[in-house]
Amino acid sequence: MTRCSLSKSALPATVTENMVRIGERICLARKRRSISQAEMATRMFVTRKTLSRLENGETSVSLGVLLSALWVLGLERDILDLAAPEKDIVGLQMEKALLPKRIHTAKTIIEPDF
Amino acid sequence: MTRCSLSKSALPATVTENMVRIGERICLARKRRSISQAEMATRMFVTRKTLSRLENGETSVSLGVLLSALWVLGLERDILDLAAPEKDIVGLQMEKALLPKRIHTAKTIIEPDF
DNA sequence: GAGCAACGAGTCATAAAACACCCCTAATGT
DNA sequence: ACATTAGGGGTGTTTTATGACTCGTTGCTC
Repeated sequence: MTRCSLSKSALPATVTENMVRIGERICLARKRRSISQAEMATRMFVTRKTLSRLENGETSVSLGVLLSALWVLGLERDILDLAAPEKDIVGLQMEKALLPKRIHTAKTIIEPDF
Repeated sequence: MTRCSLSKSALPATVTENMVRIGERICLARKRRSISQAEMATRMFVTRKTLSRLENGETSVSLGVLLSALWVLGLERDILDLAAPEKDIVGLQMEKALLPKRIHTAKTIIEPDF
């Protein structure tokens, strides 16, 4: 995403939209906690401007900045919902589709290594 | 997060851990869908190496890359759970705490603007 | 309405993210 | 066993994110 970046031009609308949404949410969460940008940026170990860029939904901000923000806000738990394997319906189905249709009795027994 | 970055050195352990977790999940979701890094990177408009860095949990990867990945995987909906205002228990409580303890009858009536 | 803090935005310098190659090893399938 | 693909890791180059500083505006609070 840095650089002129292949994506920059071709980014689907939903990506930038989602980014704006995330920024707004972080901004809201911060205000609810009555913390200024300056204060929060300090706790995140970044500059106020970087936090500002995050809240403004710039896609070029690095992931560490987002995670730090969530951490400062006490919202890091929310990350556990991102691409959660057990909730990935499509993924689970496709995984199933990869399984062999019939199971042949193995000639050489595969043993777990322990 | 780019640069020597204030955070880089001081990042709390949970941040880097969460980043690793996200990377693993994206890797898993990709494999479930039987897509190679090369193929997925192309769809994301980034290089294979950048995707590799994301899957390896590097905090310096930009947010756009993550969002693009989720988009390609069809998991962009998961982002809606990030810092969701209605689920922010702490935030809602602190917001309440900001409300005045008593309501004085307004002398000048505040009207909604429409 | 005056003063002040918050915040967006601009500039400059610099470290580094992303690209574009490369090679190499280890799975994977035939 | 062999060919092929996947994916990690390295190098060099270009673009840019971040930090440090500043200015100007907005919007509180008194």
